[in-house]
Amino acid sequence: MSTIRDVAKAAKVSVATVSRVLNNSDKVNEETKKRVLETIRELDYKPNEVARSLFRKQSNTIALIVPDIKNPFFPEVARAVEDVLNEKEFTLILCNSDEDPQKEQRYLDMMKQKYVDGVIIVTSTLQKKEIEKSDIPIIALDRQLGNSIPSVSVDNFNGAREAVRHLKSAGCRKIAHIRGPHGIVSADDRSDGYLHETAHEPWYCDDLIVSGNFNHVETFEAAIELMKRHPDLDGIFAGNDIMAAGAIKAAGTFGKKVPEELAVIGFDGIDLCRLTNPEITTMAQPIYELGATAAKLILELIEGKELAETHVLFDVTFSKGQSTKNVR
Amino acid sequence: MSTIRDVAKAAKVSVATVSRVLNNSDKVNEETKKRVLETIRELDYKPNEVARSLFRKQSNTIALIVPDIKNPFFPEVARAVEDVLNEKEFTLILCNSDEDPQKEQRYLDMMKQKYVDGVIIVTSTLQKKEIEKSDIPIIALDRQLGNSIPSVSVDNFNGAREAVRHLKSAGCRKIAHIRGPHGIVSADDRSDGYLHETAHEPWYCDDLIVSGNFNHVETFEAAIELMKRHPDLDGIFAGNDIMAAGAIKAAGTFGKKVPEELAVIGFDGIDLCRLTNPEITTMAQPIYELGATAAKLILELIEGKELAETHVLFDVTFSKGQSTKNVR
DNA sequence: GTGAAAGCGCTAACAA
DNA sequence: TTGTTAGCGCTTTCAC
Repeated sequence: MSTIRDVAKAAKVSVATVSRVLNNSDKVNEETKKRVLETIRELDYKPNEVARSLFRKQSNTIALIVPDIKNPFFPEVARAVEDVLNEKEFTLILCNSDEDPQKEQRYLDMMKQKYVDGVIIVTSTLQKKEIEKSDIPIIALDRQLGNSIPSVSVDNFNGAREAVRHLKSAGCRKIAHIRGPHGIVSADDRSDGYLHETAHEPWYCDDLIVSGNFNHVETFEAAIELMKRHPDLDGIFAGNDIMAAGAIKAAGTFGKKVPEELAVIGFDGIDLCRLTNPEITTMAQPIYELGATAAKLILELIEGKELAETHVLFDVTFSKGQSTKNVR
Repeated sequence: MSTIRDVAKAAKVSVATVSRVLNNSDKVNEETKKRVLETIRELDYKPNEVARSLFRKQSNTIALIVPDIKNPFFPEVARAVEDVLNEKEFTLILCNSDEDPQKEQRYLDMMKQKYVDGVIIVTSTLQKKEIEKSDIPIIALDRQLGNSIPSVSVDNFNGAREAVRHLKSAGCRKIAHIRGPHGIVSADDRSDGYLHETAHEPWYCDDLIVSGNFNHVETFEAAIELMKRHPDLDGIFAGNDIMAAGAIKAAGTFGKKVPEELAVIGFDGIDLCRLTNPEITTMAQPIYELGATAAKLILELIEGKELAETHVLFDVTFSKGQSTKNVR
């Protein structure tokens, strides 16, 4: 690969001049500029981005740290982020943290060493302090992270409330909740939303909330247990779509018809919802938009702009499938 | 952030010495080494990876170029790759090509400019020539790419044959194929496998092969059409699991029971298969292993090793769900 | 408008 | 064993 020196030599100018046309500085004669451009093409010269990074102390790269890219929510986020970055000639580094604070911290350190310009992180575990001292632009995605760190997330609490209200208006008289892991803010908020709509109901009791841990295997067990304990159960609000799918399968196994005998509603709006039979009714997040917005914000932060809005909160929207009955 | 100079000054040694302990060269006194290590800790010094990259002409980074990370097959691949890289302190750059040769070429160029050490690519469109001239270690994943480029893939042809044979032995008497896009090697190979097992059958005719384009919407339409045209159809081999899910939904809509009246088998073995009702019978690829193997190979290539095997071919394994009947 | 030269932070000769 | 220095490829003062 040819360097800026080669171009300079071939074009009979100094490297400074080549650099100037590269960064299209105005102070360069049209004639020489043309000549330089010409030799650049001839030599198929591409500037060395690493050398540039070293000088500029930035790399046109941002990192996306997610718990696990296998969770179907995140690929769509990653896609959105990458699309936005790609337009600006930025590159995306992907990291899986497994919700492990140590891994998160390690990644954060690595990114700083590589002059990564900013990071978008999905975390509940990392301490705000750690992040704040890491002097690199950060956006919290999907889950807020204290007040000082800009975030992009959805209104989980009200989304959950709407889910429960839908079940009620579709005729459910006893509604359970299969929740995600404790300590994950979004799971906690959805659980709180459920409680807000049910705690005062005469039929409500604590063991209507069970843990499905955001996966379908544990959910299956939990749902079976739930149906055994509460033969009159006719509605389930699952904390995400994967768990909704698990609950629907459990209903099938247990012998309850969905949605006639048991209505199930999920949360997230991942593609899965339209692939199952029955399709899953869910509270859909604008997943792509979440990722795209986070990417735009981080780019603004990198450019040194003030954010117009430091905590962007999207609404979730009701998305009807066949796992709940129609509202009369 | 402190630099190697700061450490040198504070430890009262030269930068060379600091560099030596950093790269644990042996030629350094135990005493001074201890002292340097000490000040490194005190200053919380982390070497600047960009400067290192500039010198070494490598970045401890590899790129994974996939058509679209939203396709559920790829997150698992990406996870595997990242796991392997992470162990070696390598970083993963993720790129979405949309099967567009121009984007692929652009990414390849960008990666070279960033001293990315190697790339793992999933492509059918990129010309071998383009890749060969790009003097950067490359592994073709999921689809072979001529003989000169090392690859990691599965035996699609025989996997497809096995899928069809399973349908036959489960009692199917007329089997259709919903295929992936033409020009994508894996889709073509699976289609060939289907043909190999069916073309000689008395019931075979060309319009038993329809295109589902690897997505469930087109598949749904195609499957409905198929069932209309062939009322006696009792088996479908779908080119991937998404399409299998689409076919199963179509069967439900059309009023055919799965698997009693129509058996459906997919290909890939993504998580989706265990989330649907009925669960999808499929020919499962060792997805994680594919990614992990590709990552290991690219690392070997980067280290300058000869590959023991340039074309790694995994078998797919039959994974029983409920979308096909049991074999008597 | 153009060039010479310093320097981004690091590594690796080459000396001492 | 340790230090001095050139240089990785680029950008940007500062002169001219």
